[in-house]
Amino acid sequence: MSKKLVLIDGNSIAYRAFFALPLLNNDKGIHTNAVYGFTMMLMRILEQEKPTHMLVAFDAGKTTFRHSTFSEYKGGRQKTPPELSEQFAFVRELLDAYKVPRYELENYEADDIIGTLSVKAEEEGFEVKVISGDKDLTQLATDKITVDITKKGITDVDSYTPAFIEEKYGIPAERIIDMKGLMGDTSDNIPGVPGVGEKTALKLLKEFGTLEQLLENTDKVSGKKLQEKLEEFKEQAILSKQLATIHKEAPVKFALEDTIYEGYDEKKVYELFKELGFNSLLEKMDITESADEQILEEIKFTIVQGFTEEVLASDSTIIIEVMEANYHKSEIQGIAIVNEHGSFFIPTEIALKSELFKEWASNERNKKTVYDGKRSIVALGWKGIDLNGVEFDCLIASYILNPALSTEDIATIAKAKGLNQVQSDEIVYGKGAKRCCPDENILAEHLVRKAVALHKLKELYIEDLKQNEQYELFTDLEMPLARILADMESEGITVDIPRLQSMGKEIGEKLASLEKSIYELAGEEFNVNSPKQLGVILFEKLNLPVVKKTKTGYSTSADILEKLADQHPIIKYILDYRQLGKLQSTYIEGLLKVVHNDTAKVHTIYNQVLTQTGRLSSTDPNLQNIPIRLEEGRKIRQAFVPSHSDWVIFAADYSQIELRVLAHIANDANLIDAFNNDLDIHTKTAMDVFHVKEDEVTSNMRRQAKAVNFGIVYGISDYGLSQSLDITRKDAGKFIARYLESFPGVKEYMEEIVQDAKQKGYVETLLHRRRYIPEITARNFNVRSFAERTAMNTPIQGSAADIIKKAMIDMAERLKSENLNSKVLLQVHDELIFEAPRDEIQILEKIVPEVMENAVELKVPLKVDYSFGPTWYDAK
DNA sequence: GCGCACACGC
DNA sequence: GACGTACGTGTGCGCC
Repeated sequence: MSKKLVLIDGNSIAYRAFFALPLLNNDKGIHTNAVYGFTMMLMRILEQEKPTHMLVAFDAGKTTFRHSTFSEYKGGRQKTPPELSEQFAFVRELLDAYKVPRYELENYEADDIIGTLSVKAEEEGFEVKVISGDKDLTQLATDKITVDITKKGITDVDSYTPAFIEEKYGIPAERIIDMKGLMGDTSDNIPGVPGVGEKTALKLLKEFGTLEQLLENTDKVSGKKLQEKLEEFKEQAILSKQLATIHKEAPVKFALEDTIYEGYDEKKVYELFKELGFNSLLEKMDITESADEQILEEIKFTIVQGFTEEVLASDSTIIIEVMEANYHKSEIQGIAIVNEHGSFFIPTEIALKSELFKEWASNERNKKTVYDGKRSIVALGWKGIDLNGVEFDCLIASYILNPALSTEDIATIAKAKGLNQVQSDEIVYGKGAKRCCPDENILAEHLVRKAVALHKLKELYIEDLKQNEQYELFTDLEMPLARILADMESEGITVDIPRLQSMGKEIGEKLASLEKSIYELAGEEFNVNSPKQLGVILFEKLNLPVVKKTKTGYSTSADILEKLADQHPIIKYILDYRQLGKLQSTYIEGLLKVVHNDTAKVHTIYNQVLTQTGRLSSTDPNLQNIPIRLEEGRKIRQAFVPSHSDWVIFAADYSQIELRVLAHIANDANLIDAFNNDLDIHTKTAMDVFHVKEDEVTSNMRRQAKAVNFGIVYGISDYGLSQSLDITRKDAGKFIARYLESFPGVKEYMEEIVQDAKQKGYVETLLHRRRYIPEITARNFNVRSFAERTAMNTPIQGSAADIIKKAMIDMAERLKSENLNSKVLLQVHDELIFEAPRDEIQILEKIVPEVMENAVELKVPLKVDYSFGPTWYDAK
């Protein structure tokens, strides 16, 4: 393999980094900009150059051999700013963590070390790369030695090769020093010849070759004045050349084999980055705490081939391992149980066959601690085993304590609590295509380690939950909800497959015809689904005006295309094509792909521990974004039907739940009054914002007021509002201001919650759900503004999420106590979708609004609308 | 395999 | 006044 040596001019790069970046500092007030820039440069080099050898050279002390020939060398230099000097220690630490050798030599500059080593390396057949911010180094360039000089910032460089130098200066690389001798260097206080700058120097060297040849032939130089100067400062020019010449035979006591680069020390890099607050770099490197330093102590456990009372104790921690992301009808790889009697691994088939296990699992009195209990409940459910008594779910506890923390696997949450005797699933199972189930003994140990960690985590979490006043949220809301979600997921919702197929056929035909029209209007065939190709057709071939560009090209999003609709007939076809294409690929084909063919049902998976606000999310398929706004899309809902003939789909949704929550928490008299009188809130908002009477509210005013309310609920900025209303940001800002004047209680709330968040570092919902917002103190306007909107919005959206979750729990109880067969199948943020036998409709009409409206008591009534019909489409 | 642009819902 | 702006999931494209 070819050898590649990278030599870095440490002082120079640190200087460049320091002046290129703003004066960043970490949480302890230590300045970090030079180290940060240095790190960025180092990371780029390692990635792009992939060196086999590396060295960073530093200047040693204040005086060098150059001072003995010219005492004023580097005189008059500005003192290194203290903000920079203090960072050199960290730069050295950084290099040690990266295991990059560093070197300095008494009496010599970094340049000389680099020069000496680069020549040595070249002789031994290395490819050499020199990195500096100082153009002096370019004199080293040869066919094998490239010199990178930082241009702008720290990572943007010019590569000086002999060819590049020839082209740039018109002289060979080895004449750079002659140029310096003539023109001098103010930064190093090298005098040169007064009156000679770069241009004159180059002109002279092109004519005479070297400095020496020039000085011997000064009489031939054109221009009397120049002749005189050259004569007068002959010796000074020679001296200057000497000073500028890099010493290539410095007594470097550092052999090339000592510069071998073997990779960085992950642990040290992690710790240093943590200390310096380089969180973005940590993420970029994808390294976690002591990833390669994990020392697993031996662990004792028993592989059981049969069950005993010891294994099946109450208060056990249990892992039911399902490796696949989608746990419906998936294999269970193995089971681990940890309790006061010990640690056990149970092969899946033994457990599934065992009546003892079945009984123990289903018995409510046997309390279980788990991680992602919903996954276990559903997976076991498919195998005919009912898992009850799930008392403590560490995944949920971790999410409640801090929804921002990654809840990827047990190792992640365990490490956050200082437990390091468990490996990450990714390490044990692999990732991507290589992911697979390991041998039983490896699996057994992994699962037992996970269970042991959970066992310990439970105690730690209970303490934290109580401390945060979140224990009730955990035990009374999220834990019971997990069971309800498990039941909803297992139940699934029936899909009318033939209906979807016929819709697909119809849409397919329309798409084909639209495609044909588009090709005709474009005058050629292209991929309409490719924004890139579409952009070329619209903005280059058809010459439509470019309204907006994206990072990668022209924007072709719907709102932009709509602005162009009257400019060319192709636009309308493209918009229709997009709309139908989305229906076809996502909702027809996508849905058909995930229907279980034997039952014609889809079983979504709700993620209960993902969103920062407390909402659920839905995947595989996502049943929370089935079309409704446009009629063509809405028809997709005709394919969602009850699982029994003559049953109905019953849908109930909260009316304006977020704004009601806002009225409550902001305690705004005007808003409370509006809801107490059951006013149309958008009309009411329009009346107040536009100062008009009810009968003067135009549909446009109401539309704008609705957008403002939307903005309040979702925490969008004036910019966001301006985009949705297609008005200027200034006007959008005025709307918001007028809104806040009309609802002074809301205004006060918005101000207080931001202060509150600043002081406490987090905001809370009605039921004590937390969201930490550290960015609220950021100095960057954007980051801080976003944090402020988050602070305002999260209690609103999060409390609404709390309320519907509470309603789901109350609903499950009520359906049970009323002995009903109706079932809740889906939750879509503010609505619940049921399937119900016809003879239960009447009672649902009574109890569903009752339960939902009384989930919590606010200063305003909660209002629920409901509807039912033979399909989801009809429940409108 | 991944990031981007786009589009759907609340 | 900068800067890039609610949260999710899924799809196809185009690059590596």
